Amino acid sequence: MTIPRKIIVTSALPYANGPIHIGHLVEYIQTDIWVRFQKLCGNQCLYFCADDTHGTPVMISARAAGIKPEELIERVHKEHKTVFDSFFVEFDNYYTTHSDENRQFSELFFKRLNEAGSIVKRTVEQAWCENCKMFLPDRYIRGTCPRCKAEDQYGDSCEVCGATYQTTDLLNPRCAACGSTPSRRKSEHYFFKLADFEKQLKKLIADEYTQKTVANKLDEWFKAGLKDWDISRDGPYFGFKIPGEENKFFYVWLDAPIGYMASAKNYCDTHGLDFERLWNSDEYELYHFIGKDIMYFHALFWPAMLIGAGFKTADKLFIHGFLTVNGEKMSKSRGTFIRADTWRKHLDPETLRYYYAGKLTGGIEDIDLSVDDFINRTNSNLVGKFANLASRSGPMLTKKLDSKIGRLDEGGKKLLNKLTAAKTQIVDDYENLNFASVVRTITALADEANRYVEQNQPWVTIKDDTETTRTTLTAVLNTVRVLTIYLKPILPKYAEKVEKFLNVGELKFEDVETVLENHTIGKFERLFNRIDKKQVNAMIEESKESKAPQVRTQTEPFAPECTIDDFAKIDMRIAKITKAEPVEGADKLLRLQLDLGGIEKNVFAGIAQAYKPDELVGKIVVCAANLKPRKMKFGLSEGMILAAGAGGKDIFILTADAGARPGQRVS
RNA sequence: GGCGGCGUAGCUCAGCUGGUUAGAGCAUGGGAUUCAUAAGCCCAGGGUCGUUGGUUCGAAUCCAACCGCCGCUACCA
Repeated sequence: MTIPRKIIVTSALPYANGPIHIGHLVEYIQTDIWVRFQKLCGNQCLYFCADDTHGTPVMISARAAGIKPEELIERVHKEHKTVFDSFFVEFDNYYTTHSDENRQFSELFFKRLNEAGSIVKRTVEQAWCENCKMFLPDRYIRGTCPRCKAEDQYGDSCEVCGATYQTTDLLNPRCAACGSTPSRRKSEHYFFKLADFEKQLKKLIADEYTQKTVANKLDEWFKAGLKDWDISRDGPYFGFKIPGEENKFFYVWLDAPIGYMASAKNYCDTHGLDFERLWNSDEYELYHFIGKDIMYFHALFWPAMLIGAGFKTADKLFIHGFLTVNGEKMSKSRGTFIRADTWRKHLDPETLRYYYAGKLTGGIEDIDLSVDDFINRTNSNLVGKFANLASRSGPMLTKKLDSKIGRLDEGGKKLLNKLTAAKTQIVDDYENLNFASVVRTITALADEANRYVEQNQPWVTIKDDTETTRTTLTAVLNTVRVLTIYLKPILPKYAEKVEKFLNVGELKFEDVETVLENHTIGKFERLFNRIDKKQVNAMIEESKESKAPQVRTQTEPFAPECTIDDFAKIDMRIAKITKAEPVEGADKLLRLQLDLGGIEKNVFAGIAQAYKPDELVGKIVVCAANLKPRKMKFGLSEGMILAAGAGGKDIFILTADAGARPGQRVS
């Protein structure tokens, strides 16, 4: 290992279909702490990430919002970046998978894998929605479970009885978007022959590519046999088109991990670095931080792709568990599905960083955010131990001793030695992602320092012995300095405040070895605020109100995109209702006579339960004027008037503002 | 169903390859202080280490079964 080390780090790419929540943040905070630690040690460490932008969900969401996917992902990208900034997650490059670099790499991977014979074509049969004009992934089909008859289940498995099945087995299948019954349609797909790489993958894992527990899990998958991986999707699909194909795209999971490289490449190009050296040589170490939910992709598919395409694989995967809140899965109804921006509105982001740090061990166990524990820990450690140490020493020195730090005596040196002696342990724990241990060590040292203050009673000595007091406070402020260095990867903002207050430059890990003597400090600034349970409750209350997005999903999804030409085919005109009468033998229909500027049309409208004939006469409405006339039981209907609503009494006719004249075209 | 992980004081967790009376932080009770964001310091109480067997001179630590919780079960992201 050369010194300084050169390290590339990635976090999993967040999906561009929704906001960042505190569960996501476990990973970004964990990674960021590690990256900051490396940088503070003087290593060159680059942290790359990006939005994962492709796939069906993004496409559907964009449709539902009535915008282009490109617009959606751009908006989400900004939101994500803002959140990361506010939590001090400092990427060297936060890019997007919808980039030229990523397209080029994706095509390169495909080409190389294809040439190496690692890709095969095979016909698969899938559900097709005629109305939405698209193939439906499992998640977009709903129906009745063939085993337990539970209704409204996904196309692959039942959430009630846990059965797994094919979408064809589902009773009453419906398209989740439009509700129509899907048909079956055959299509040719590309498959990546994962099994070809079994030997290399096994070797990789034997070489400690992952934690031990993960290796066990992977072993299970090896025993089950590695299967081919479907890497193409038929259009419409938001993603990269497969070269040489008209309507086939790379599956989002193919280009997502390639996004790590694209982000790195983009950084290299804008910073004058050689990508080939940075990404593909032994000069740089490479680590991926991921959650255990995407182990399969990062421990099997991704390294296999890299090997097959002639790239080096990562040195290690750092896998973490999920977040639970108060011991349970995050829940919208309980208000524990807390978005990052909501947290920030109510609480200091660094308190979350500190809490997570105190829980993270480098293992894959889930970590729990217990609200009471969180409040206690924040108040007791951040305020009671660290901030208190500074605030019981700094202001006294400023007020009574001209802000001047003096020299350490034997007692002070002994205390400081205790703190610096912990450096090896702390560095080791940081390196091994055992941040919980780091925090335990640091808090114990802070206890030590607080005890020192107690023993030397500067508030007593200040009365008649200023220089002894100065010596005591010198020691205490030096402990503040060292503790701050240790905490800096976890609490960057806090460290910045302390640096300002101590009137020193940017502290690094090696500064632990030196002491601050004969130095004038700056003005003390409040470092942390005590948390009141009310703040947390308010945050949870607000998170419960996340009914807004649910309303959005209740809105009927938009029909497939149409062009302005399609739209222009329908000739909509302003019409005046000149006559309205009930239709004998029909209780829903009214016969309307419309004036379209001199031209009369006879229209039957199914609005009898919502409107009385009398109240309609004279109304200015909108009429689809070129609709093919339809012969009905009661006569010929020559058009259609526009209305909204669910039907029955719930119908609302569209009218025009005053000034619109019969016959005018609506556009 | 199969597989994996977890189950240690009120809470959150540490306990590496088995070895004297099982640890930490927080919370709780008591005490002495008052520089400090009612923070800090000292002392104390509190656990049959999920259950039952087994291996061993000796197990929270290894093995088996069972109970409980969680997750994975690949073309969902």
